[in-house]
Amino acid sequence: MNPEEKEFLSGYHLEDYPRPSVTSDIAVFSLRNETPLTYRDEPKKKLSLLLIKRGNPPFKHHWALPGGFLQPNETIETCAERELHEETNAEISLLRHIGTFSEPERDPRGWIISQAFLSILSEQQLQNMLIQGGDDATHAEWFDVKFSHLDNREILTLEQGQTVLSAELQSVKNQYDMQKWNILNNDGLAFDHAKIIASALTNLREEVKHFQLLFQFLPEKFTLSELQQVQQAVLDKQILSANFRRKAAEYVAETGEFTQGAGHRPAKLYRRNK
Amino acid sequence: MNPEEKEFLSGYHLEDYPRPSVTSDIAVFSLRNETPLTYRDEPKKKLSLLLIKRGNPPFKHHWALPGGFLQPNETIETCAERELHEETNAEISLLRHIGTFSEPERDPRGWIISQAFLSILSEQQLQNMLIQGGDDATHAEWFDVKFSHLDNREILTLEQGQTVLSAELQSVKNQYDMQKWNILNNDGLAFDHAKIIASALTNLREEVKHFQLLFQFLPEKFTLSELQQVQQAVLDKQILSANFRRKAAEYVAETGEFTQGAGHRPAKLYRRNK
DNA sequence: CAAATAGTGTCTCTAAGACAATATCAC
DNA sequence: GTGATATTGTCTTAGAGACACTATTTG
Repeated sequence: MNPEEKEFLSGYHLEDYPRPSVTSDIAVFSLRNETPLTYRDEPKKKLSLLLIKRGNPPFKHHWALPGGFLQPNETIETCAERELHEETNAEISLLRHIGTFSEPERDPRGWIISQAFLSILSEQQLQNMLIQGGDDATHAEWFDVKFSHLDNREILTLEQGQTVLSAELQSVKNQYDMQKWNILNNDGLAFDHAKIIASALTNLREEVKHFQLLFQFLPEKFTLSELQQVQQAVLDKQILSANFRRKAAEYVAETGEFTQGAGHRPAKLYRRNK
Repeated sequence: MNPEEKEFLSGYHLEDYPRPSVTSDIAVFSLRNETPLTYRDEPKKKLSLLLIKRGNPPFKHHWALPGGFLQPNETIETCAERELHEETNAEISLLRHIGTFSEPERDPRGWIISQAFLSILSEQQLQNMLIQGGDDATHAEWFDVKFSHLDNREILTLEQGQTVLSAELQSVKNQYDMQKWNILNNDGLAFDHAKIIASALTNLREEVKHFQLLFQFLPEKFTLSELQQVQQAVLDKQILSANFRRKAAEYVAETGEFTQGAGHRPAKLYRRNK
C-alpha cells in the first residue's frame, strides 16, 4: 500500500457513520421418522425444523430461528455456525445463504439486518446434538413442517406435540422485480422469521428437486428407497419409484453392501458419487 | 406490545455491541452494439458492465462497482438504487441480490460487509442515464465483458477503449459446501469486486439460460432475433435460431407490428407475455 | 438477382411420467 | 405362502439439438 493510501486510512473512521447491527439466522432442517404401523413397515420420513423458544423480550415465549449477532473478525457463515453451536450444540456441514432481510422495522430492538441461512442435519448429526440439548431458559425443539399452497397464498404450519405455530404468506414482486414475502397472518413465530422460513423452504425444495442437498439428510450409506423418502418428504409429493431410481442412478454409486433383517427383500446400499 | 417488552426495550442499547458498516454494491449490465460491417448487417450485441473509477483512496485509480453505505431507515435494495442513482444517474427497474461478502479483511478501511446486487439496464434506460453522465472526480464507464473458462479457472476480462482490466478466479467449495470465489490474480479492480462480478455473471447466465431477465435488456417491443442476440451475448454461445424460436414462443406474444427498412425481410415485433 | 435476415418443417435423441412385472427377504 | 419392499423393463410423450428448406425485403 502506498503512502497516500496509508495516510488516508489513518484519518478514516467508520464509526463516524451510522451502522446497523447484523445477525445470522439459520433455518435448520432435518428428518424425523414416523412410528411404523406394523413390524414390516418402513417408517415414513417427515421434514422438521429447529426452533428456539425465546426466554426474553422481545417476543418472549414466541418461537424463533436460532441465530445471533455478527462479531468482529468473523464471516456471516462463521457467525451462523457459532451461534447455532452455542444455542443447540449442533455441528453443521452445510450452509446456504438464502437472503438478507433488512426492512428497518423488522426488529423492535432497532436497526438489525438478518443474514438468513439454510442448513441440514443428518440423523447422525442430530443424535450427536441431542446428547446436550435442552437447557431451561431458552430451549430448542424440532417442529414438523407443512408448507402448502392455497389460492395465491402459502400456509406454513409447524407442529411439535401440543404446540402448533402457523403463518400465512403471500409471494409478491417488489418494484425491482424481486420475489418478496408478505406476512398476512402469524401465530407464534418471532420477528419476521415466518418470511425467512418460507424463503428457506422454497430454496430447499428447488434444490432438492434437482437432487441437490438431498444427501445432507442421510448417513454416508443409504438405500435408494431412503433417498426417495427424503425427496418425497421435502417436496411433499409422491414419486414413482421406477422413475426416481433411473434419475437417482446418476448421483449415486453402489457400495456392494446390503441392508439386513428388515422383513422384506434386502436393499443395496449406495453412497453419493463424484 | 406488553409492558414487560416495552420496559426491556427501553433499557436495550444496540450501540453497546460492535457493529459492521454495510454497503450495497451493484453489478449493472447492459448491451452495446458493435458497428456493422455493411449497410445490410444487423449490429451484434455485446455484454457490458458499468464500473466507476475511484478518485480517492482506498484503491485510488482502480475501478469499482457502483455502491455505497447503507443508511438508517432504508432497505439494502433502496440503498442500492439510491447509490446507483447518485453515482451514475441511472434509474433501475430490476435488482437481484446475489450474495453477502463479509470476509473481515475485504476492505482496508475496516469492518465492512457488502450486499451484492445484479441489475440490468435496457438501451432505453441507458440513453436516459448518459444525458447526465461523467463528472470529473469519479467517472463511470461501460466495459465490454468476457468471462471464460480455462482449465479449472475463470478468466474475467473487462475492456473499455485502451483500458483493460482482468482477473483470474477459481470456484471452490468452503467447509459448508458453499460455492466461493478465490481471486488468483487481479489487475485493476478494487476490493474484492472481481468476486462480486464473477458471482453476478454466474447468476445472470443461469437466469438467462431459462429465459429470465432477458427482457430487461430490451425495449418493450423487440424481434425474436434481437432476443436471441441478447441470450447469445450473455451466454457467449451461438444458438440455432429455429430452436431458439420454438423455445422463445412460450415467453412472448405478437404485437402485430413489423420492423421496416432494414435491407432484408421485415421481422415481427413481439412483447413479453403474461 | 444478390445479400442478408426472417421464419418453418422435420428427424433424431434424450429424459420424464406411467404402469406392468419380477425378485427376495422375514415370518 | 403372505406381506412387504426392491428392482427392472418398456410404452408413451415432451423437449432439445441439428439441419434443410422457404420467404421477404433493399439495393
